Amino acid sequence: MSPNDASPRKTAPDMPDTQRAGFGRRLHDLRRDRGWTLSDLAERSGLAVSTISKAERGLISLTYDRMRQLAKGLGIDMAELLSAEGAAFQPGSFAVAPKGTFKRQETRNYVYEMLFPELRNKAMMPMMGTLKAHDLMDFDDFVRHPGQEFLLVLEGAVTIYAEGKAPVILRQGDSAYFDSSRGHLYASAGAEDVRILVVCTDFEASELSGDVPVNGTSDTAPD
Amino acid sequence: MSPNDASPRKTAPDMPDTQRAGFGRRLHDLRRDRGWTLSDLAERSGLAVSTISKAERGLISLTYDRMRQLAKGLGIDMAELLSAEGAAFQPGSFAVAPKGTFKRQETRNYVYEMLFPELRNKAMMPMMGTLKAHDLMDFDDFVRHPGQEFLLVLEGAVTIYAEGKAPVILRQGDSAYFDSSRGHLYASAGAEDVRILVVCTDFEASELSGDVPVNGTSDTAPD
DNA sequence: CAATGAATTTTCGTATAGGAAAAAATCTCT
DNA sequence: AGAGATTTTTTCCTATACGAAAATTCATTG
Repeated sequence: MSPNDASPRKTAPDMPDTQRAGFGRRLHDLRRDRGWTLSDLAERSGLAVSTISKAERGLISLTYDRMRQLAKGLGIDMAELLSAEGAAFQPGSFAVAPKGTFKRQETRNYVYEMLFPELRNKAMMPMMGTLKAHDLMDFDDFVRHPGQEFLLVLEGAVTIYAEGKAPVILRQGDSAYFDSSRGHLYASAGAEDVRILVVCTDFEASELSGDVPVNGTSDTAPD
Repeated sequence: MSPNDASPRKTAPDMPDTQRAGFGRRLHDLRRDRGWTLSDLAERSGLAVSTISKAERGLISLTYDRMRQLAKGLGIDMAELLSAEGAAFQPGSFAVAPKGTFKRQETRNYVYEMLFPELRNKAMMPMMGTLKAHDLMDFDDFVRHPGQEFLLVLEGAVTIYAEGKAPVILRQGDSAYFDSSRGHLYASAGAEDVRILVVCTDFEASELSGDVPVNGTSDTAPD
C-alpha cells in the first residue's frame, strides 16, 4: 500500500446491509472508511481475521484488551472507537413543538414531557416537568446519568438534593446547571405543585443505552 | 440508601495502594468516589461481585458487554468510563526549552525533536522536524494517530499526502491543520532539506498506548 | 460459464472471562 | 482483645471469546 493508493480497492462480499448495529457497525465502518480488508486490520491490530469478522457482526463481545489493540490499529483512541457515531444534528433543522405533542413520561413523584422526541441526534433533550407537592422522600436513590443538566423553576419551589451537597431550594425563576453524573433528585419544596424545565445532554446515550431497537416490524425494505 | 446519606460509609479492605493501574484503577476510583462497595456496584450493574473485583485488579479483561453494564451502573457513558483520567496539565507550569535539550527521534526519512518531552500531561506535543530532500516514496503507509495536528513550514517545501485527498504542496510560511486520524505523510517537495514545526494533540495516548509512563527522571518539581 | 483469486464466514479446539459460594481480610462494637 | 458483621478475595466450574485453518461467497477474467 503506497501513499498514493488512497482508496481504490476491490469491493468485497458483505453482510446483507443494515443488519449490523451498535459497536459492530461502528467497527465495520471505521475499517471500510479506510478501505481496509479484515486481513489488513488484523495485521495492524494483531487480532485474528475471524475475531474481527465476528465482532463486526455482533456475534461476540470483544474484551477490553482486544478493543485496545483495535483502536491502536485504527489509529484512534478508545473513546473515539466507542463513540456513538458522531452523527451531527441535521444542519438547518428547525422545529416547533405544539403544546399537545409532548411525549409523557412518569416516575413515582415526577411527571415530565419530552420536547421534540422525534428529532434524532439532538445534543440536548429539553423536558417540562411536574412535581407533586409533598409527595416524596424515602425515595430509593439518586438519579445519575451521563452529560450535563440545566434546570429552571417555572412555578413553585424545588429542593435539589445533590450527592455530597447540602440540599438547595430554588424558587420561581431560579435555575441550576450541573453534571448529571453527580447523583441528584428533585422534590417539591412547598405546598404547591411544581413546574420545571429541565434540559439534559447525552440523554439518549443513557436511555437507549443498548443498541438497535430492532423493531419487530422491520419495514425498512432494502429492495 | 436515602438521598441524604451522601458519603458516610465504612472504609473497606483494599489493595496495597498504587498497585492498581489503567482501567482497573479508573474503575476502582469511580466506584470509591461514589462511596459504593463492590456489592453496590454489582447490584446496579448486574455483574457479579467477583467479576468487578478481578477487573479492578487487572486480573481479567472485561468484555464490551460488561463494560456497558458497568457504565450504566455508574451513570456515565462508555467514553467517560474509558477516558484516561483527565489529569490536567499542572496549573501554573512554565518551562523553557534550551536548544540542545530536545529529544531526538528518527524514522526512515524523517528526523524530529520533541520539545518539552519531560513535561507530563501536556495537551500538545510540539516537534521540530527535518525532512531529507528527495528521500522518500515507496514508504509503506500513512501515519495515523489520535488527536489533531498543526504543521508549519519553516524552511523548504513540503508535500502532504493525506488519505483521500490530492497531495498538497506547502512552502515556507504555509501551514496546515488536520485530524491526525486521517492517514497522512510528509515529504520534501523540493531539492533542499525541509524544516517544519509540528504540533500534535493526544500524542502520548498514541505512543505510550499502555499505561503508567513511570518516568525515570522526574524533574518537574511542584515547588 | 467454469476457473481463478480475494474477501469473508464457519468450524472447532483452547484460552480466558464470568458467576456462585466459600474463604480471607478488615472494620465495628462492647 | 474477641465476636460478629461487612467487604473483598479465592476457588472452581461453566459460558464465551479467541485464533488457525477449512469452507464459503463474491467479483473477475479468460
